Amino acid sequence: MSTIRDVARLAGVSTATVSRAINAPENVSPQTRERVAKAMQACRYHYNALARGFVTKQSSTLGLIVPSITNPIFAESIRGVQDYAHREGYQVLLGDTDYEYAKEARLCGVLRERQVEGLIITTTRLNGKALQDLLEDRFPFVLLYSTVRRGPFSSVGVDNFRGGYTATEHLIHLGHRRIAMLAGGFSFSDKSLHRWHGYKKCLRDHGLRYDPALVIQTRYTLESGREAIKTILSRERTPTAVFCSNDFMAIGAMQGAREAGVALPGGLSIVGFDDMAIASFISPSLTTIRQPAHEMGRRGTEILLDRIRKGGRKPVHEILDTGIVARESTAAPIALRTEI
Amino acid sequence: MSTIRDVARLAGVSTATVSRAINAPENVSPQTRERVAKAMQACRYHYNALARGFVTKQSSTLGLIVPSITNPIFAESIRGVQDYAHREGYQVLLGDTDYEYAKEARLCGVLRERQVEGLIITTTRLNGKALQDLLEDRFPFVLLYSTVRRGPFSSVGVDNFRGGYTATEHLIHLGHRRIAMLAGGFSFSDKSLHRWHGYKKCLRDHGLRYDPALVIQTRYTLESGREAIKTILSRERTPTAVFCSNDFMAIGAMQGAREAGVALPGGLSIVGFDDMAIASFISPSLTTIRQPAHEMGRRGTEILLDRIRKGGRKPVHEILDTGIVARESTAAPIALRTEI
DNA sequence: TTGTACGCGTTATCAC
DNA sequence: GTGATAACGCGTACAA
Repeated sequence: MSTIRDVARLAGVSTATVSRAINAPENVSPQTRERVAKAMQACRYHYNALARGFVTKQSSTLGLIVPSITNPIFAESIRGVQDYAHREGYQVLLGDTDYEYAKEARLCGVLRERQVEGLIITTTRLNGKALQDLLEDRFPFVLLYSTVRRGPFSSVGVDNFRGGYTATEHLIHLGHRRIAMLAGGFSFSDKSLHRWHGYKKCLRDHGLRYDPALVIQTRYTLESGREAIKTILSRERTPTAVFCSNDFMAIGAMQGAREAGVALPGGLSIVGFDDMAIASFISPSLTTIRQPAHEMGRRGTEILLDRIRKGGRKPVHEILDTGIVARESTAAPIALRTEI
Repeated sequence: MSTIRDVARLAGVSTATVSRAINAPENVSPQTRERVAKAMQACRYHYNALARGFVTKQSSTLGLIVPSITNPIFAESIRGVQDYAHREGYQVLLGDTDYEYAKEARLCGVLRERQVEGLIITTTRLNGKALQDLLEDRFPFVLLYSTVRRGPFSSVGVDNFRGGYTATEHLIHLGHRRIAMLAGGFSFSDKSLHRWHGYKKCLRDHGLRYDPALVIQTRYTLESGREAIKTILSRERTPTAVFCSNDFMAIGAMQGAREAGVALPGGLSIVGFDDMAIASFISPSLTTIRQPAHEMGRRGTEILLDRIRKGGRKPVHEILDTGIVARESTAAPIALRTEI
């Protein structure tokens, strides 16, 4: 690979002039500019952005850590991050944690060694050492999807408590009294914990008893949703509705219910969380809590870049709007309907 | 940020020793090793992998270019790439093309400036200048998802012709005679073109006339699938089955058919392509051609890394197995069934 | 407008 | 086992 030195020699100018011709052409006379351009072609010269970063001390790279890229909701966020980052001349180093804190911590380290200028994290452990270290080193980072409203971490998230509350309320208004919840494990998802709190609070506000037998903590996958709902449906007093901590679980629960011979939505109403694109394309279409995934990624990147460029220590907390999208997977429970 | 120089000064050793303590501890005496470790802690020293790459001339970074990260099939491939790459000490710089060649070409340039050691590309233009340039510069890269069996490009793909043929044959065996196809635009997807050839050939082999009015080229999205099938269903002689170039289109077509009042699968059998995870969780579950997406990414990375490390110019072509997964979205056409 | 010379953080080479 | 030092490719004072 040729370097600016080769180009300089060939064009009969100094390396400084070549550098200028690339980064500030207006400071180079048209003739030399032309000569340099020709020489670059002749050398098949390729600019080395890493070398530049080495001297300017800017890697122009961001690190992005998500639980699982195969979940479309995170894929959307990634696009939000990339769209903004690319526009600002940044590239993105991406890593998955599979909801495992160990992987998250390892990734933080690896990406920092790679000199990313900042980190965007959907964390699995809000009070882990990984984030604490970043803070102590004053390393710029911002959290996604969290409900944090204060504290030292910058974050862009949604009100997960409210989301859980709204989902449950929707079911109660439809006439449901026994409402189950498939929750993401609290050990790796504070989001799920907050949604569960919202669910519990809503039950209480409406004079309904909270029944732990109706709540299962499990993984955020299609398979888990299917198995969990079967477990619940096989117990004594079955629910007429279920609130799921994400759309994968909800779609899994749909399938599980079908396999258990339960009619949808008559036999079981299902609410998801995320509103991934496919939710409106399945049958019955999925009632769910919408999250602005793309916007979350975009806005998080904006905040991070701001912090990187302008400095400053004051954490930013931003809560984006969610809302319920009522579709076909929820309806009044059968008992109630037949009374009409 | 402190450097090995700071550490060296603090530990009272040379930078060379610090470097050795990090990269080859066995060549450093236990005592000095200990002193260096202490000094690193005191400095809050963080290793700079970029600086190392600068001197070793290895970025330990790969570039990955996909059409759309929000398609789970590509997300799976990305995981395949990352899983292998990370294990080998490589990080991955990721970019989306949205099936636009201009973005693909731009990404090739940007990533090369970032000194990625190789590129993994799901291309939108097999004979474009972007790939040609890579070849002329002898820059290591490998294609994913392509059907190329020879030529100068290394690739890991599937037999798209065969996939299209198999899908069509499955429908014919069920008794279908009028089979439509929703194809990804040939201008940005050679894969789709090959699948279409397979579809046509299968029709011919079974004595069925190819009807251009039954083929629509469109985008690889849920919305496109829905609209396209509605267009086809609104025409005079409607098909009893449709083969879709990916699962998004197929699921979109399902929804479009439902909205058009067509029963599934009785009124319309649907075959997809990809077998994304959700395909077996919807109702009716989707008959589709399975692609080993994760394996494709993994294997492509393996080939690329091999090329990077061992050198060599001979292109590798690998075709992975596909296969049809028959589920509920396909059945005998109604006319035929009533004859029974 | 152009050139010279230095520095960025690390590794590799060669002495000792 | 350890140290001194020259690279790596580029940007940037500063001088011309």
